[in-house]
Order: sequence, then C-alpha cells, then structure tokens
Amino acid sequence: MSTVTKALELLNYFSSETPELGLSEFARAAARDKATVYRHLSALEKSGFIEKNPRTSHYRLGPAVLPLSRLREATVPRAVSVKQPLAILAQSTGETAHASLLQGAKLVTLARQKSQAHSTGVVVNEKTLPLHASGSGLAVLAFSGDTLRQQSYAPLARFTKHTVTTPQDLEERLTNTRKTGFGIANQTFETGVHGIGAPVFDDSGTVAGAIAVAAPAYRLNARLDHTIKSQLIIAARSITAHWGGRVPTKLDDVWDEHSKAASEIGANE
Amino acid sequence: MSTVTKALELLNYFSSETPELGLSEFARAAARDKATVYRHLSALEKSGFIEKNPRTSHYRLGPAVLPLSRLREATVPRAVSVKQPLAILAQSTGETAHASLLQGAKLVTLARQKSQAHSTGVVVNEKTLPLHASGSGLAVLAFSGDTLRQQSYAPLARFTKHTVTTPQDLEERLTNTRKTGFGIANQTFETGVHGIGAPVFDDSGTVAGAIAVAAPAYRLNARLDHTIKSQLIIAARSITAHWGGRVPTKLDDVWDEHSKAASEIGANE
DNA sequence: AACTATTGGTTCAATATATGAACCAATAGT
DNA sequence: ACTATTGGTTCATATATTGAACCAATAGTT
Repeated sequence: MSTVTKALELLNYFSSETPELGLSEFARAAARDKATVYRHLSALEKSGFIEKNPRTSHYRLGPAVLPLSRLREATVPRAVSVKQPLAILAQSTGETAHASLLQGAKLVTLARQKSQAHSTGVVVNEKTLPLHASGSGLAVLAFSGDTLRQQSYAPLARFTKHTVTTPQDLEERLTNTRKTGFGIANQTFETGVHGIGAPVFDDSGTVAGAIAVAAPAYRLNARLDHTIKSQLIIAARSITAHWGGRVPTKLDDVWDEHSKAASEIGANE
Repeated sequence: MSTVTKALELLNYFSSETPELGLSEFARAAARDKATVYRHLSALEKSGFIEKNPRTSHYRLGPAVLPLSRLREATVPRAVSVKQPLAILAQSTGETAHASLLQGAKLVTLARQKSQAHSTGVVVNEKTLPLHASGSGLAVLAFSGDTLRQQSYAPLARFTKHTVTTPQDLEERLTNTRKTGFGIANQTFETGVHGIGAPVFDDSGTVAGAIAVAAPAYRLNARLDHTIKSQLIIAARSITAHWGGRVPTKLDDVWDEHSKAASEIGANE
C-alpha cells in the first residue's frame, strides 16, 4: 500500500459520530505507529484536508474539501440531477427517499428527502449504508462485479435479528434482487424500517450508486409497495440517464414486467 | 516535501477551465517525472479522489470528495452560515455578493449571490481570487500574518492596467485597507469591475476568508459605496460570529467609525 | 503509406523517503 | 505524589519512491 493511500485512508475515520480525533485515537484506529500517523496527519493538514480544532487540538476535516466538492459537482453533476427525482419520489410515496453513491466498497449518502405526508417517518442518519443489509446495498451488490461482492462478504455484521449474515443467504437475496429488480431490506438494518432500493448506473458502465425508499414496516402494504417500486423505476431510470449511464437490458426487462403487472392491478381495482 | 503532499498537490491542477487532465499534462504542469505522477494519480484514484473519464481516459475529480465535503460542513458549518448574510448583502446593495475561504495562499469561492436589481451585473467565475488584486484578497492580506503576505509577494500578476504589481504599492494598499477596514479593488482584477471586500475571522483567531461586493465601476457612486460598506460590516460581523471568530478590536473600531460617519451623512440628507 | 511525435503505462537499479522504537515534556486522573 | 495518557520529536534502519529508459498504441504529418 502506498504512503499516499495510507494517509488518505485516515480520512475515513471521520464520521458524523466522531468528527474529531486525536493523534493517539487515529493511531489506535488505523493500527499504525503514532509517528507514522503523525506525519500523515501533518501532510494532510498542510494540504488543508484536515485542520486542528484550535481548542481541543484534535484533528477534523479541513476546508480544502469544499472547493474540490464544488468542482467535482461542476465537472460531473451528481447531486444536482438527483434532487428532483428524489423530491418526486418522496412526495409520491409519502416516505423518506435516499440517494447514495458507491465509493470503493462503501455506500455513502449523496442526498435525502423526507416526506411531509406523515408525522412519523424514517430518519436516515449520515452513516454509510451496509451493502448486505440495506435496500440500496443489495441493489448495488446484485448488479456489480464479483470483486465488490467478495469484498462485502468479509464480515457480515448483524444489525437486527433479520440481518442476513451468511454468504449463502446473501447470495440468495442477491439472486432475488436480480429477479425482481429491487433490493429489499425488511428490517435487516434497523428494526421497524423496511427499505426498498434500486441501482443507478453511470458512464463507467457499472453501478454508481442507488436510490431507496424507507418506510416504517407497519405502514408497508401491497399498495404502498407497488407505489414505491413504480416510482423507484422512474427515478432510477431518470438518474441513470442523467449520470450518463445505461440500465442493463435484463434489469430493464424486469422493470418493464413490473410496470405491466402494475397496470393489470390497476385494471382490477 | 512528503510524497503525500506532492500527490495531493496534483489536485490543484484541476479547475473549472480544465476539469480533466491527461497523464502527460499533469507531469508537465507539475514538472515531475511521468512515472511519479502516474503512481500518485493511481493512489488518488484508488482512494476515489480522482477517477478516469471512461471515454477520454483522462483524469478528473472523483466522488470521494462529496461525502467529505458534506461531513466537513456538518462538522464546521461555513457555507450554511454564509448563505443568509450573503443574500441580504446582494439584495440590499443590488450588486453581486461573494464569499471566499482562505486556503493556504489561495482564496477559493465558498458561495456567491447575484442580485436581480439590475439587468447588468458582475459575473463571478469560479477561479481563485488573486490576493493582491481583489477586494477580498486585500481584506485578507491586510489582516493576516506576515507569512501569507510574503508568499503573496512572489509574482504580482498583472490583470489590468490598474493592477498593483510592486510590493511597495501593495503594502500601501494594505495600510489603507487596515485604515478604512475595506479592501478596495477598483478595476485591478477585471476592467470595469469595482470590488469592495471585508475580512471574516474564525475560531482559529486568524482571517479565515472574506466577503465582497462587486459592482460595475460606472455604477459606483458615493451613495452605493456607502451602502455596500455598511452592509459589508453587518455581514462580516455576522459571519465572523457564526464561524466562532472575533473581529480584531482595531478593525472593530474602524468599522464603528464608518457607521458613525454614515449616520452623519444620513442626517445631512 | 511510411514517418514522426505523442499518448498512457511499465520496468528496475539507485537512493531518497518513510518507518517505528525509544524518548520527550505536558496534562489529566487517581 | 504517583501514574497513565496525551501530542510531538529523534535517528538509525529498512523500505517505498524515484526517474531514465523502454514499451505498445494512437494521432498528426508529409
């Protein structure tokens, strides 16, 4: 592993729960020598990627990331093209909509949108989504290469009593995801929360992220399930197009099936 | 210079004008060996800080900067506390308002707000502001340490025929900035554009950035000048407070002077 | 169609750079 | 007053970084 990679890896230890870390904490977390970590942190600080909290003398993210993020968004617009579909998704389903970006083996939040329809709703926090236990994660895994899938096997963390924790079970869910076109996380990440996710593709020709709708499990009936899935298809297709990607033919067909089924149900009502 | 610093420095070669660069371009720009640059770029790519455009195989900023920027803003809110004062600034002056962040020896755009008052207005592009030739830059330089001032001397680039290009002239302007509490850039950066800037401080106890109003030179009369300065004082104080900083006592007094003078003028009208 | 210049990427010996154990001084906790 | 922790530094050792030379593949010229 190159020095640069090791240094940049340190940035991953920041999170909304621990936005600041001391030198020793870093060294412990990264399991590296204190002197090494110190030099890496100093280098990052010099470049403005981190800075020291003048009061605690702990390290926190620095201002340099802001202009980079602006420029990235100007170069490759992601957040901006997600905004509208996400708003529609939240509004039409009456639930919380969420868009995430695949980052190496992590699924990070890009944007989210709470609906005003109900007084109770799912609150999404800023943590990265688990690939094996969230609707978005399953959607991404199911349509990504083997490399990512193998990485995600490593330790299948348990979040609730419904979390899948064996590679076999996971593989089964992924097969199901490919068959239905949706990643289903029925209380596998958080008890009481039912998540449904769909993959989004970009110009690299691979999965780039996912969108999902999270609803309180008790509110999810057949009708809502249908609404969510139909709206997810629309949103996923729109975002994929904006990101310069193409929905794989197979998935496209599966989603078409769903739309047809939906219209039949509509006819029966 | 550490390897990490050298690698991160490469990110500075991205700009809104050149959002993508090839390997050879990078090597030329950074004046370093191609092999070295290649490894640095590969390391950055591995961490998601850059990615290759699948079509051109050139490098561009990667998705990793987005979540970092979100987290930075969640940890140390900057953009969010600038938004409202900037909007008020633009509205009350009828001109373009701009907020920037001091990043090493660079002044990068944090946010901007165009006013709707006039059909013509100053368009601010995304480039970094020159320290010696912009209102914001002078404001920052005047209230920052010697280290930064010396760095900024290096090559005083000429932008217009009014640009100051000698250290002596610059020092004179800085003295004036300290005396009046405002950085004045009358067509020193762009012909026809008159910029007025004020410094903003944060919890580090030093200048952290600046806000400025840019107006077409022909529109700037005594009255508008007064309005802009008065509003800048309000905005700069508000933002400084939100950023956890304190306006230096001397500057505070100077600004108080201006307010008093303003009320006198008001009385004469 | 042959020539030339340029591109992104790779190799390997030379060496400059990163590493970590031991060591500070300064707080914080007991 | 003692102990454990903190952020930070030193220096010989080892290892990762460096760059000249070298690819194969396009792109531009003649």
